[in-house]
Amino acid sequence: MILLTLPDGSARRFDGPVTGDELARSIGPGLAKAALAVKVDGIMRDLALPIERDAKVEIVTRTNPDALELLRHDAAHVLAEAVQELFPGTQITFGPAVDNGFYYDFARDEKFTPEDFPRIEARMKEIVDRDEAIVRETWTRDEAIGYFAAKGEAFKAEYVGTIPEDESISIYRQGKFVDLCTGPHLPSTGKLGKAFKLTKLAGAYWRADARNAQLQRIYGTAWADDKQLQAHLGQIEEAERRDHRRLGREMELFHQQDEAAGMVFWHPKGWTLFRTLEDFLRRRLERAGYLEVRTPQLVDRKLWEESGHWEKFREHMYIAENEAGLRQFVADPKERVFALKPMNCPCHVQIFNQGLKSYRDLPLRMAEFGSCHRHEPSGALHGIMRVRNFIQDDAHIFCTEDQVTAESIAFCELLHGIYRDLGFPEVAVRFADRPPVRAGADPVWDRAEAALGAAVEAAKLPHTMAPGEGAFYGPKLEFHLKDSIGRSWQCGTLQVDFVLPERLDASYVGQDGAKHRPVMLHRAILGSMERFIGVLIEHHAGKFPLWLAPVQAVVATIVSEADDHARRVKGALDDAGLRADIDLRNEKINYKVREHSLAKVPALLVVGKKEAAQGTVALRRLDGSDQEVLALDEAVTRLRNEAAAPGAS
RNA sequence: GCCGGGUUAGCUCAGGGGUAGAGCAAUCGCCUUGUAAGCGAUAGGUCGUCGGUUCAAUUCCGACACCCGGCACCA
Repeated sequence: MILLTLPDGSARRFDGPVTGDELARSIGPGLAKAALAVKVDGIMRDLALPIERDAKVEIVTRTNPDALELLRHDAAHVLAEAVQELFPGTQITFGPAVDNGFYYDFARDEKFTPEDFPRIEARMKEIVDRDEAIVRETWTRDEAIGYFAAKGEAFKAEYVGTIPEDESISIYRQGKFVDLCTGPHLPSTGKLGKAFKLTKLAGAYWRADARNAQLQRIYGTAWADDKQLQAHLGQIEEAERRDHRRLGREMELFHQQDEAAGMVFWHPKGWTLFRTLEDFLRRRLERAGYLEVRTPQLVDRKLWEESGHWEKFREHMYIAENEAGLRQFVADPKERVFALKPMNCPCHVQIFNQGLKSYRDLPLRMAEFGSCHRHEPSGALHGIMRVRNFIQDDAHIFCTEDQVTAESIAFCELLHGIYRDLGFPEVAVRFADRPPVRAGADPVWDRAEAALGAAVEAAKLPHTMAPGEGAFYGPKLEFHLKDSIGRSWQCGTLQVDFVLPERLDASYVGQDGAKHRPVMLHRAILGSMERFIGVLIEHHAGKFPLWLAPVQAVVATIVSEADDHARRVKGALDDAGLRADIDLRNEKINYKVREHSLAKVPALLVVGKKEAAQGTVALRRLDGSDQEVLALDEAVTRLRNEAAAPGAS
């Protein structure tokens, strides 16, 4: 006797094991037709598999959000089937569901091109129309190796070889297509529907390792229905419209050029934005008890050797030296040479090491808007989001081991407050623990992970684990914020470091009069200023809140008779500390409104004959709402109040 | 760094072995204008760089640089 409980709380009894399909049919023929899979105690399973125990069950139909992963995974299989039919000799490898879609990695000597997509999509739709049954089979490992090897599927055979011998292997078959897969899958290809589209072609390494063969990856997006697909394609267009590289140019914020690949030329408006953000942050840091410092760009290799960077990150560092020095270095690499700093921490330890520190000096919070250079691989560069020279909102907290938890909690509060004020209320936290290659002994890592773990518990932060993703010197928290169109960006970080103070011999005199090692907390909130500004641009689609906008207001005249009044208005805005421009050009007001709207100026103060006569302004906001005529003083006061940085009062 | 695609006017893009095209922007002139594009004229290019094939290359081939999409990387 088996008791199955449905989501509405009702229960059904069966005499023996029952498949998801049978369960659905027992509820109703409509549901049976719509059923894609069944969730048994929260785990998605094939409809055809028998349910053998009492369980909470739910029939999954395509309206269920969880169905998407299933559809996408099947879309990947249908893609592989179509490709093997159209391009015989192509080897299959892996093809999972991913965010918004799926991909499949193929091995084939000839190259796919995007021109192949329409043909492949057409064949995929044919396979959907064929409505091939998708059947799960269980094979032994050796059967699977034999089958794939005989078929010339070297990658599959190799993979199956890595599975433990005694494990049985599930195989899914649809038509003539056979793939190794844990499932679950749809009952037949017809259930996939046709709301999918192939999107991208890319190289990808076999088993994600750059030392392995490179495969050809075809990406696609798949949805429950055409409406969802169209909505997604619209979202992609929206993301393109928000692209910070496009808006950066259009809004005259910055540019980049070949002669300084991966670096940023900040234009006056972009630099205004940069400084506004920096000043906002600086005030917050001061209030939170940080002391700002400034350290050299160019530091002797000796320091990087002591810190461990030279050994570990040498190839990402820029060497800089005058010619004589470089000649010496080339002749004898042991010669003295300078390197541009890739991080600020070793320099901060140098400041800490000046003079004797007492336990009374701790915690010592040392902040720097530090310019760092890192030679990022050429393929990694992306606008101002991933650059080779960037400014970190960096700080290091030197503290005792006992203070780690309290300092971590205080940092998390500071960070969340700043994100909130910058318009990012949603933050996800990841705990990254020890990586395979690391500095420091395991007992040290045990203590560091325990301390950070205690902090994250005490701060009551929901978080997920990221095993093996910590920094080489210590575990870290990563803070990911969600933007206005749902994308996630890693910005903040908090890292516990017992290693660097040791390597650079930092110490303080404790209450007991003996020398002790401080712990270092490395922390950043925005991460890279450049990257964060990129995120801000895309988050706001360039329409910054008044306090951040590089040009906050433009005074625009309708007729030249209003020029004098316009100059008075501009003067009043200047006096109020607002960043204002004036537009006296001989153009129609329609033209001016359009131009400043496209430039995303938040406030437009229009003045014509009437306003000049009455000493008023017509205030027009960027979104076109609340157009109103106000006394000059009132308009200025309103804008000034709104332009204050969040939390400034 | 790897795979694929790309680089033509300030921007968006068309073209194509025989002296290079559009729209927008720019400049000049007319228009004094009421909340998202007034009208007219003018100017603007080593077709990414270097090399090869050719009577002739911006066009075909190769190398390099950079950009785009992924992958790998991200202290």
